[in-house]
Amino acid sequence: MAGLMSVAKLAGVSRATAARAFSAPTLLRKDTLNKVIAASQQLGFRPNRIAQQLRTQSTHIIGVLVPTLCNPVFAEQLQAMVNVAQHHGYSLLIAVTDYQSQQEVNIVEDMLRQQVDGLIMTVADANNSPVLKMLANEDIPVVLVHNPPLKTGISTIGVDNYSAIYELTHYLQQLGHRHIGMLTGPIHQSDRARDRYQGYCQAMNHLDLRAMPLIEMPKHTQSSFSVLAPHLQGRQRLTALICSNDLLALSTIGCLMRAGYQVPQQVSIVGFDGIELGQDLFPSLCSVVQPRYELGRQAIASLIGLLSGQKPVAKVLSHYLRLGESISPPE
Amino acid sequence: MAGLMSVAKLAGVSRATAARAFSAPTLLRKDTLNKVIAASQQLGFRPNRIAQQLRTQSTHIIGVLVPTLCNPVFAEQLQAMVNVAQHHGYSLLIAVTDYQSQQEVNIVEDMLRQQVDGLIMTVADANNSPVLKMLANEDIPVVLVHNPPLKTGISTIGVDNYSAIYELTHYLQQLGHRHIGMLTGPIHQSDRARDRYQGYCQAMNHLDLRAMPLIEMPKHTQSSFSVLAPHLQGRQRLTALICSNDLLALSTIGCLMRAGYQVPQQVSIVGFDGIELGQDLFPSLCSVVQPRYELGRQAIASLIGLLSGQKPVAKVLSHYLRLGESISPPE
DNA sequence: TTGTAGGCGTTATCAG
DNA sequence: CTGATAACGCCTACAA
Repeated sequence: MAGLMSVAKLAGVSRATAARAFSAPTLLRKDTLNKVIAASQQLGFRPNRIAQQLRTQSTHIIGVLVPTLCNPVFAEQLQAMVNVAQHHGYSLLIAVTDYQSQQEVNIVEDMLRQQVDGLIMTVADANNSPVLKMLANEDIPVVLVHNPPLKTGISTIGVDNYSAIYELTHYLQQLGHRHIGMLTGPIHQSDRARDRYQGYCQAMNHLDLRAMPLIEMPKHTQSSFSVLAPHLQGRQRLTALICSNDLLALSTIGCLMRAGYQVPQQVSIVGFDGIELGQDLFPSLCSVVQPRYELGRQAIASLIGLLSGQKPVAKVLSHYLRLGESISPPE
Repeated sequence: MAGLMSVAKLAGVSRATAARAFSAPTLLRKDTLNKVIAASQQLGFRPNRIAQQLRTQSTHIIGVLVPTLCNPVFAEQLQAMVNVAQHHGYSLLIAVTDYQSQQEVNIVEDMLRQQVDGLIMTVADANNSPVLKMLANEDIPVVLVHNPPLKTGISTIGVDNYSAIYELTHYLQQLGHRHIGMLTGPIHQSDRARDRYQGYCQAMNHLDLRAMPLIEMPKHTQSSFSVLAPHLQGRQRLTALICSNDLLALSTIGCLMRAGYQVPQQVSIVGFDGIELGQDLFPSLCSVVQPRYELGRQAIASLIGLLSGQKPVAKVLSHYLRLGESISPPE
């Protein structure tokens, strides 16, 4: 053999004893332990985790799939996951899906081959997802982040998107707004964007206001003035716009101001996610804050829970509305 | 045995033959190949990469260390790495260092145990880095991203920070600015922020302007008005501010506008990195653009080059100045 | 407390 | 073309 064998020889013990110095130090007599440690340092020995993983059938590696890293929501949340995982002795294998379901399947297949202990992911549409269908046949712990709770026994974690926008719409109404619109990226790619739009529609109905058709931008995070313009003219022009994420909201503010509109005097803008940056800009962005760190932390915690035999759970984290200079009563 | 063994039995062949169906399909007779394939599908067989890795002594996993994921520069670059790596059949193990050198050492130690094929990282100060010292004793391919080229035989990749700011300073002077200042986060944590400041100082000297002392913010990505204010008053007040990264620049613009300053009329602001978002805001951010995608792509390419026996190289990628509404001639 | 020995799931070298 | 068989580096009963 090798590795451990050489330190064993140098320490004058058997391979098994040398191994125990690492896996179960307490079983060794103090001086034999020291001899092994000394030998291993002298040789610059480094345990081979691949071998350990093969032997123990457990990798302590978690596979993480995010839609993109270009949106700070996911990047910040991933940062939390990386930190927390490391703290628990887990490493993360990362992949980006761009919401492509075929990609999701390929990546997960590869991660399964790599024997990851579990998976954390955000899928486009959890109720119609090839990768979830495929995972139903495997028995590997899975935690879905951001996706709404499911019937199936999969753990989910995220905020209540419906209520968040429902409440927000009420708030805007109280501020005095009557003509409120909602802006998203390609809607079919996101089950939670749909939930948010539902929340908006319901609230508008309950408030006896007219729910407007969704304003759908070609990109998730970039606004186009030509799409916007028609909605800001005439008697029924919108005085408040709810954007389905912060980048879209910021881009919208940029478009409008560049075109000579005043934000918030002529149009109030609200985002979703609560990314850090939003607070530092002027006007500061009013946004529904998702607890990104907590989201990452608890996703890891949930997965580790599953790994130690706990049952799947659907956690709903609380959101809140961060006020900002991008909203005001209508003129 | 297991796995392969079961499909071998079902297919009525030996384990070796079953294995060859995956590793060297051409060696098999067509019908035996089909039998094996059929059997493996029926059993939902999935090759165990851990075992392969142990056997072949190669993981096709690259370890990546970034300072933080909360700055879109690193997130966007990582996204590129993930995509490109996957395309080449590599997976990425990710860790965040927060510029803590002890963290760097711990993480790298762990990745070495995991037998990563190579490492890609950005360290705080490459000329005085514990982790690089430790890696000098190992022979594992390493690529440094953003850090300036080194004497030692380590591959590096990044833009020429010195020249970028040197040129930028000249540009601002041509615009008419005479009182130009520079803003950074904690300077000791970044060898490239130092390079940039050098570029600024040299340029000011060559232009017969007075190089101002660095304005150092407590945080890397957030500006404080009280630190800023003194520099914007009096006869010698600054009319242009160079910020060492885009988030800091955006935050600075926010601070100033909130305090009633006009950007760019009273103060021009320039950032560094060229993050996407900067273009969509108003005023749009003038910034020195780093080719983030290319940086990620070539980092992976360099590492794979090293893996296949190429010599280390120091690549310098080209930057350019993206103009924007955040600058103008001084009043 | 320490040693012996077998196996985790592959690949790869030999024969047949 | 296919079948035995020995590693890869470590863990872990079981025995001493």
